[in-house]
Amino acid sequence: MMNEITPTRTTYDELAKQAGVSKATVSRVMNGDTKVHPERMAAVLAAVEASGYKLNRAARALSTGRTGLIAVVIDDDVSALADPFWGIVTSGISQVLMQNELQTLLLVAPLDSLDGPVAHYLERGEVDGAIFVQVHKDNLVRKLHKQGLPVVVMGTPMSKASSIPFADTDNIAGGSQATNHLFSRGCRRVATITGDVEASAGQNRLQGYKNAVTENGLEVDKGLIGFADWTFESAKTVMLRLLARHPDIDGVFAANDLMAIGAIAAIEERGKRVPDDIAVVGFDDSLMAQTHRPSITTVRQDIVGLGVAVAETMLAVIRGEKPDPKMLPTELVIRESA
Amino acid sequence: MMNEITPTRTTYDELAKQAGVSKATVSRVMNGDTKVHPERMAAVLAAVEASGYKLNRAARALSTGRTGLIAVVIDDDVSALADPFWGIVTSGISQVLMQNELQTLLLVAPLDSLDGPVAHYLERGEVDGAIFVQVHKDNLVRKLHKQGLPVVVMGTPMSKASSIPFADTDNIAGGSQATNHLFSRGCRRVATITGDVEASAGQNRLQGYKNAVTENGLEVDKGLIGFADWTFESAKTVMLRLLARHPDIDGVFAANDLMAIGAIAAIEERGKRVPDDIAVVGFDDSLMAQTHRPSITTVRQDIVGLGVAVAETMLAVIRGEKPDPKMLPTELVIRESA
DNA sequence: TTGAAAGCGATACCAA
DNA sequence: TTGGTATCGCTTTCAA
Repeated sequence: MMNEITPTRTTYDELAKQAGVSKATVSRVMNGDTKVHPERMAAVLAAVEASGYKLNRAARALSTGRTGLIAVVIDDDVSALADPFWGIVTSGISQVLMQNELQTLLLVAPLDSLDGPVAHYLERGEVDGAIFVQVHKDNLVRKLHKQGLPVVVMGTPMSKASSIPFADTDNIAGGSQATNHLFSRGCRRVATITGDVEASAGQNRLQGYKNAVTENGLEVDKGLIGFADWTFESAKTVMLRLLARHPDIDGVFAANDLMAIGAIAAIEERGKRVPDDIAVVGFDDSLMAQTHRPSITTVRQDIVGLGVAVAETMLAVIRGEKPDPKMLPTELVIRESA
Repeated sequence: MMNEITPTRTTYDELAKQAGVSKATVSRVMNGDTKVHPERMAAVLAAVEASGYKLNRAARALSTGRTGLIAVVIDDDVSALADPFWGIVTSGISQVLMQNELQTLLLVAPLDSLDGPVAHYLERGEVDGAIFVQVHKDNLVRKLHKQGLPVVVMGTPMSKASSIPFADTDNIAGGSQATNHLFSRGCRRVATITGDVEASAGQNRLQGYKNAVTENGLEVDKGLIGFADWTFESAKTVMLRLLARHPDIDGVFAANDLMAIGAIAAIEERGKRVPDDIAVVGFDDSLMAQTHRPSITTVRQDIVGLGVAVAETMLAVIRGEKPDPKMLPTELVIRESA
């Protein structure tokens, strides 16, 4: 019926005995209560030291209702983590949480229903907060938020008015940077290949493209927008179609690096050259952007920083604050493809 | 002092009242005890349904000493997760655990010391088990194992005799496959670029290379072994050095795809062609292997499967079994580079 | 500032 | 098979 790891676990009772104080005082010391007599405090600390005491978190959780756990929820199936983005973000989050004595509980599952297993788990109060990265439909997020669970979203909520705290890369600005770079190197017919526009990142990068087009005194031509889904294959297919319909395209902004590479594959398959005939810009500055030939001009985002920002937002929410959204800047990295 | 998510949480007491039975019976029903009268059982279940009851895991944890949490420990700093491998493995693990009502606690930190924060955390009994992926020094693992914490290692323990359960890709066989492929396509001077040989994967892939060399009736030439560390840059540097000393190299087995790409960069920089002058084989079958030009001939490993195997091994250990090590087969994927 | 004692919500023993 | 009850280890009133 008890924990088997240590044959006999030290408890407050024993510490109290050893230090000659009460359990209550031990608790006070353990929780940094300053109103404890220094000598008694020292005695308790000595007892802790001597016994190698380890706090039992389950007991504390039962008593306080707080678990010390923050869920990181990835709304997707297993394949999601194939994109290193999630791993990097998650470790950024984990790092910050750990420094604040919180642990990262990883939940990878499609959030389809309002009462799937993940939803139930989160509603049970088994975590002190939930960070959602990659949200498709945010009804679960809203529900939990309404129920009072501290919730933070990575990405920009689609429903503007929502009061749910979030942090995000400034994808709109990033999309503009990429597109403007193409214009400034002389492109006139600039197409874009979007990511999943159901996700805020996909939508906003597209918005950035549109903004840049109009800023350059042109009209947004819907024919130049190819909708894809972040994958190499989808981008290649879409690019082939764009080329067939608009042979005069001379620049492409792909919403991530993998799709930029897919676009390049299509372009070269049609016998054109990158960047001479068509310049291509990606997004992410992934490893692939560096190793591909031609290397990819791309928009770098600070992924670890994003994780950190999201985690810090969570900490603020837990402290009861109402943190402002954080937007992280992007940076254009010029290489060979544009 | 209480959980704030639901204003008033339903407890066994209330369920008992509603169902007209005792707390003890409620507990029995909740834990699937079959020796409960069907009618009472139905009554309890009805009460659960009606009240939207949610089990309080902290209370159970305090009472049973089990937390329902399994730690996945990645012995590295934040950058580790930049390699999608870890993310994929982790989600494979997470998937299996979730199906067994266990949650994944992610711990990303250098395991340098025997009493760093991670070590303390694990020793506290805050998890029911720990899965170590990527272990550099296994003294912490051994210590925890000795203390009775269920422990599983992903990878092959360096110290053979250890009784710690593990699962791994058969890296030795994979290394041989890659190397044999080079020989069978006519290469005579086959070099290798290793990963971190402090890690079992790096060591074993090298071993596979050596085995293949001798199987082909040749002597292992130490001059043909370039030690690198999984990165593009390290591989490129090492490859340049190998080429300078051994201009007759006509085949290279790189211990991962990224290094294969680094090697190709070096080879092409020296004005040679892949695969015509020098054939290159990688390992992992990552996205990059598919998108790179030339596309990379590589050894595919089942990464999700590895996560699943590791998680299932953990489940067995928790059940008190002594599971045999699992070795997952690899598969050669032939593309353009060799 | 300190201590005694009553919870927190489940489990599991012991009787019946 | 069932119920009563002690118990897990910590927190937090309430009095002193």
